[in-house]
Order: sequence, then C-alpha cells, then structure tokens
Amino acid sequence: MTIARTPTRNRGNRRAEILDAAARLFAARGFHGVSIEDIGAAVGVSGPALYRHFAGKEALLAEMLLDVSSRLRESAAAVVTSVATPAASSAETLDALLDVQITFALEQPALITVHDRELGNVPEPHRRRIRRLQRLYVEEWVTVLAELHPGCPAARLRAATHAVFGLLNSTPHSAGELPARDMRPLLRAMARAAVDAAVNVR
Amino acid sequence: MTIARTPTRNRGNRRAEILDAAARLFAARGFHGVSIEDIGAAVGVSGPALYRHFAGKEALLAEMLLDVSSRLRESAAAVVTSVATPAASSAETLDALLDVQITFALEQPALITVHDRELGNVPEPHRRRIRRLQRLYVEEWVTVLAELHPGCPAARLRAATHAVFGLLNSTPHSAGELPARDMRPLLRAMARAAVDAAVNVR
DNA sequence: TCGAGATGTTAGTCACCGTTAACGTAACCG
DNA sequence: CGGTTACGTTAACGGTGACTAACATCTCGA
Repeated sequence: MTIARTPTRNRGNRRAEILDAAARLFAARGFHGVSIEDIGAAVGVSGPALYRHFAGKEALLAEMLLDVSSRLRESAAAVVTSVATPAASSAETLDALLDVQITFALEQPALITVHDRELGNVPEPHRRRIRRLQRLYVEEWVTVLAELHPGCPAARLRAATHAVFGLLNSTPHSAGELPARDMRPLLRAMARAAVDAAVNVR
Repeated sequence: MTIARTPTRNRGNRRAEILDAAARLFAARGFHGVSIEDIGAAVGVSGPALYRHFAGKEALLAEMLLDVSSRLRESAAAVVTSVATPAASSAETLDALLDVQITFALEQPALITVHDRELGNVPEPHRRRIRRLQRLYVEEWVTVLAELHPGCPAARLRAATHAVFGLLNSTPHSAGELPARDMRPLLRAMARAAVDAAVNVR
C-alpha cells in the first residue's frame, strides 16, 4: 500500500525531515541538550540511522545554519537588486528588507532561534562561511540605511540593525500571544519606527 | 600574608564569584555546553568544590535565574510605585521602566542572555516561581502601557513588550559595535519609538 | 588546645552520548 | 535472477560529565 518513490526523492525528504525536527529540538533545548537519539525519535527512526544522511551532529548543524544564512542573504540581495531600481526609494527597499526578515521570523521561528544562538557549535571549516554570509546580510541592511541617512555613522547603523533583528527575532519567544495575522503589521510598524528613531538620535 | 576574613564573608564572595563566572559561561556556550569542571576552573578551584556552595548544576542555574527575575521585578515595582505619583505621567513611568531594562541589559549582558534562554533547564520546584516573577515583570509594563493607551488590546501590549525586550536584550550579541555611552541613548530612542508605534498601529 | 565547621583536594562511580560495526531488507537494474 | 544501493536495525566502544566518597587543611570559638 506504500506508494513507490524514487530513492532520491525519499532521501531528500528524509534529510529535510531530519533538519526540520533537529531545528525545533535545538531551538527548544540547545544543541548540547539534544541527543542524536532524540532527533531520530522525532522523525520515527532511532539513533544511528541519522549517519546515513549526515556525517555527524555538528555536520547536521552546519548544514542547517549554512542553509539559513544563504537563504537570508539571497533574499536580501534579490530585494536590493530588484526592488531598488532608480525609481524606487530607499525607504521602499528597507520595507522590503523588513518583510523578508519578518516573514522568516514568523514562518521559521525555530531556524531563526538556532541561527543566532548556535554558531559557536559549528566546527571551523564551515563556521567562517556562515559568519561571512551573516555579515553580508547585515551589510545589505547597512547599505540601504546609509542611503536613507547619509550623515549617520556606520557603527550606529550596524548597531541599529542588530537591535531590529533582536526585536523581530523575539517573536518565537512570545509566540501565541497574538495571531500571526496581527503580529506581522505590529512587527512591521515597531521595526520601522525603531529604525527611523535610530538614524535620528540627537 | 593572606588577609583573614570571616568564613561567612568568604562564603558569600565565593558564591557570588561562582554565579558570575557561571553566568558568563552559560551565556557563551549554553547550559549543557558548560561542565562543572569549567565553572570551577573559571574561579580558580577545580571541579567538585562547587558542591560546597550549591546543591548541583541545576540548583546553581535556578538560583541565578531566581535572583535575576527578582531583581528585575523589584526594580520595576519600585519604579511604578515611586515614580508613578499622581503628578507623574505614565509616559515618564514608561521611560523609567525602559531605563531599568536598558541598564540591566548593558551592565549584565550575560545574565540577561541566560535569563531568557535557559529557563527550560530549571527543575520544576523553582521553574514555576521564576515564571511567576517574569510574568509579574511583564505585567508591570503592560499596566503602564495600558494607562498610556486605554484603547489598545492587552494581547497587543504584551506582544509589544516582548518585542521591546528582544530589541533591548539583543545588545549582548552586538556588543562592541558601539560604546555603551552611545548605546544607551540609541536603545532608549529605538525602544521608545517602537512602543509608540505599537500602540498606534492601524 | 582542641574539636568543629568551612572549604578544598583527588579518586572513583555511573549514566549518557556520539560514533562505529555488523548485520538485515527491500527496491531497482543489469 | 543476482548484485548493488539505500536505508534501517541492534550491539558495542570510548569519552565525558555530574555527582559522591574519603581525606586534608585552615580558622575559630569554647
């Protein structure tokens, strides 16, 4: 009664399934608080089966964070190069960036959480690449903010960007307070106001 | 050549020293990423010496989080009952609350980080008490915000409060970007603007 | 002075965890 | 068919880590 699937198809699904379950577990209990056995159990296989799909626990985390930071960075790059036509204002580009981050935070809360907590557990070959992608992502924001307010020192723009990420990424912790339908405009308004205030201090 | 101290004095100092070191380590590597041996080494004693001061690793964490949430809740309560005289506006009370949280986030970044990440590792007798204190703290904020904007639904105020905490607590992660002297007014301005935006959505 | 308490130490013990080994099974492909 | 490949399983191994036991030292008060 099972539907036949190509091995490749199965493999990809299983990998994705594992990454998804692991993300949720890591977000809830931390990397070291989750065992290989836990992750296996969460997808219905048990323990060492994971080694058919990943080289190890750290490799699993590395792939997860690499995927997240790539997607964020790509989305931001796409926004900047497509929305930011000469006609579009920097303000509109910023709104588009905000939407990218808000969508991500609301739809993938576990991934966002792991993304900014567990980089320290990624071994060095991949760690640098992830750092690089994260930095590029931040720089997209800083560039747009700098266009929007040329007089503002870059250090303050960077700090403001991190603060806005903190605001938006706090969603996972306050989940359930408000339906996502209301959360999105709320976050957008708060983040927008915070950014405006940041470039206008003093 | 060693200066004589009362045992009680020594004990208190050592306990505080351990809590401080543990907070930094937990913030950096997560509760399960830090060993008893690590904590001991950080204060110059080694391993099981900690059991002279704490019942165990979880008890240490419990005391740490209990202390943090008590202090936050007390500071907030003090602000509300002393600043919020009939003469003072709710806006001024809110600014005072903001200052409490900003000071805490800037001066005790490790504690703040552990405070909103590691509650899940506290065993049940104390977990409830910490949760209760955290909830009371949030409610102080919500009450002040509600006075400030009576029409706004409480759920949105709560969500906004959590978002502001996220903004302010992100400081530890962007540490070094900006000197604390500049960080404080920046955070104050951003948080103030975010709050105002939250109660005025739509 | 001497016994008690506070505070260390080192040497175990025991559980858990990441990883590997050895082995089974079902599907696909020549 | 028969063999390779994908994907599981259980059993073991080695390391680590929380916690305990047994033992030292130092200070202080009676």
